[in-house]
Amino acid sequence: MSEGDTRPTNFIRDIIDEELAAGKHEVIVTRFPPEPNGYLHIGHSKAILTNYSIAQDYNGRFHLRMDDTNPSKEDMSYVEAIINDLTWLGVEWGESLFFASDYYQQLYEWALFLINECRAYVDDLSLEEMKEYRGNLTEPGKNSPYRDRGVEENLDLFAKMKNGEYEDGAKVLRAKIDMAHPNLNMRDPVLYRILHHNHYRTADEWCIYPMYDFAHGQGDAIEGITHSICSLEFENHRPLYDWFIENLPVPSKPRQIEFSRLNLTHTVMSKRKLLALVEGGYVNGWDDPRMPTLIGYRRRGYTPESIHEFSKRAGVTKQNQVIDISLLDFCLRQDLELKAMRRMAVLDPLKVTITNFPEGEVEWYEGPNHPGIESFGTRMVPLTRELYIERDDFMEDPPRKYFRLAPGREVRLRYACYITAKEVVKDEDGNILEIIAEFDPESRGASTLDGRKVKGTIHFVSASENVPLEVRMYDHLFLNEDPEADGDFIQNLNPDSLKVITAYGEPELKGAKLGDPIQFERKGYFSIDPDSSEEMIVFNRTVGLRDSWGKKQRK
RNA sequence: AGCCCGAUGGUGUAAUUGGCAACACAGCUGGUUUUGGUCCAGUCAUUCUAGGUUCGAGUCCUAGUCGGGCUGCCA
Repeated sequence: MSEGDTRPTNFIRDIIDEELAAGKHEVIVTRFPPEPNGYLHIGHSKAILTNYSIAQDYNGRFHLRMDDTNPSKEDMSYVEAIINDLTWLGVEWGESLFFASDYYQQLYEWALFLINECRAYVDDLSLEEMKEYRGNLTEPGKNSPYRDRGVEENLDLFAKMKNGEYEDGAKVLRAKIDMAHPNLNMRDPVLYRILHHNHYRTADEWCIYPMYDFAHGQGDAIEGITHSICSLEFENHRPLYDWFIENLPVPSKPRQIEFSRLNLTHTVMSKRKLLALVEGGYVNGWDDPRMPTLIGYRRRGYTPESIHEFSKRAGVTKQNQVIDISLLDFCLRQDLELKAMRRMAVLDPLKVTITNFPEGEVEWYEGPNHPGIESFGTRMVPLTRELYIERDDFMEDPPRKYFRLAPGREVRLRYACYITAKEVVKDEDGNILEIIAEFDPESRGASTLDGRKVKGTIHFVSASENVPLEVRMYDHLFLNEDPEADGDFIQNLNPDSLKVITAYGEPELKGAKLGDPIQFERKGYFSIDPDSSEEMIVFNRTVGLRDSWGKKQRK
């Protein structure tokens, strides 16, 4: 990010500024608390980056904490995947990698504390009974018959829960708050449940596990988190978050602040829906370049910088935001424009023969690797008698303002020379097979002394001096801006979201490496896919170039 | 229906805290150009509604309307 970049201002930073002015904090500490049960997506990156950028800008600390309180869903492989994604994003947490499971003992002791304070009790109600007793949105709940057990009995029962004397679901530990509270989260929430399940870190050490609400805020307090920044759906949990902080002897008093999640047009974001895409075989796994997962974007050739910029531009508020995916495209192009080496590749080849060009000869022309950045250097591009141009760069009967090749018309072959179309070769069905052309020997180097204007410049690849490529062309996964506008998002899947084509690239492409951003001139930004092999280089289209001509044509 | 939250162009975010509604994306026009790219210029709003306070309201007050979240032993 450049030096001139201004720091974002938002309501959370305003709060921090006020608290800092009032001398409330010495350092600002934020955190990202994923549950290791799935892959991170672009929505998470907003949470990651707003937390991280605040820690950075205030010279504070950023913690990564695995919120692993549910052994039935979590797994070490997800921990590793999350760490990889954050590392790729360029986020650093130093020594501050924590696990909620590291706090199990402390949390257990705090549960005992609440029991001793008569603020927690063991409840024998079944799942169904608890639901009944809870009441609903409009009606208050009623007290469990087990609510008034004595401290000693509760201590004894809770110890037995911990010792594995009961089956899953037989009993829970609940906070004693208020069964008539208008906020359902305050109606004696469950603190601990019995789960005879091996935990990926603590193995069989525990058979009772704390609930999110009982673990999260206390974890924050243990780590000295000053601002526990999370998404809007936890808003109703804040009174409970605060209740624990007030009623437990915790070492610090973190503050939870909620902001709205990020949504993107033409995209689904929930873990459930993403999983349905993977399991239904609609995409080729979590790292499919069409997925909004970080692992998918990385494979597709997105840069971490573009995601930082996007996240910054999205902003932080409490309004429900649905951001136009074109903003992400913009951030990507803006970054790639400055980083990508320029190369030529023909994606939909049409053969051209230059009749006055000597057979079997190869002329090499020098072209800059970037039109505006000299330090990128140059590379040599071969011109031969037979070559390929893009099929839509020739029209037999061109409309107004078509600047490309047409019968009798002259265009510039980028970096090489001017050619004029002389003849069109067709098959019996009228399909164009080949263009017969002539070049102007005086135009070698792609300009002439007479200074005549050639409006069109097209790219080309030699028919003999080239490298074949497999190119995967991606489009929106969903047709509608809102994939669920007409109901089921699966019905809205774009059947053309992936098109695999065979293309020809200039020889220099043989040297391309995984991760190199490349622009196929006039076509878009591309990057090598890990599926590439000795036999075939595979490219993903990261994003197309802006295309004002194509846009005009489609109308 | 109860509780909580939100409402500024097509989209997202601003507005010195009561003083000419700004920036960006998208769209549209034009200019430059060996990428129909990049770059540059122009254009695009009765601040959800109705009342009120005030010299002056996006901002304050009142009443409504619309949208989102919450009834897991998930996070």
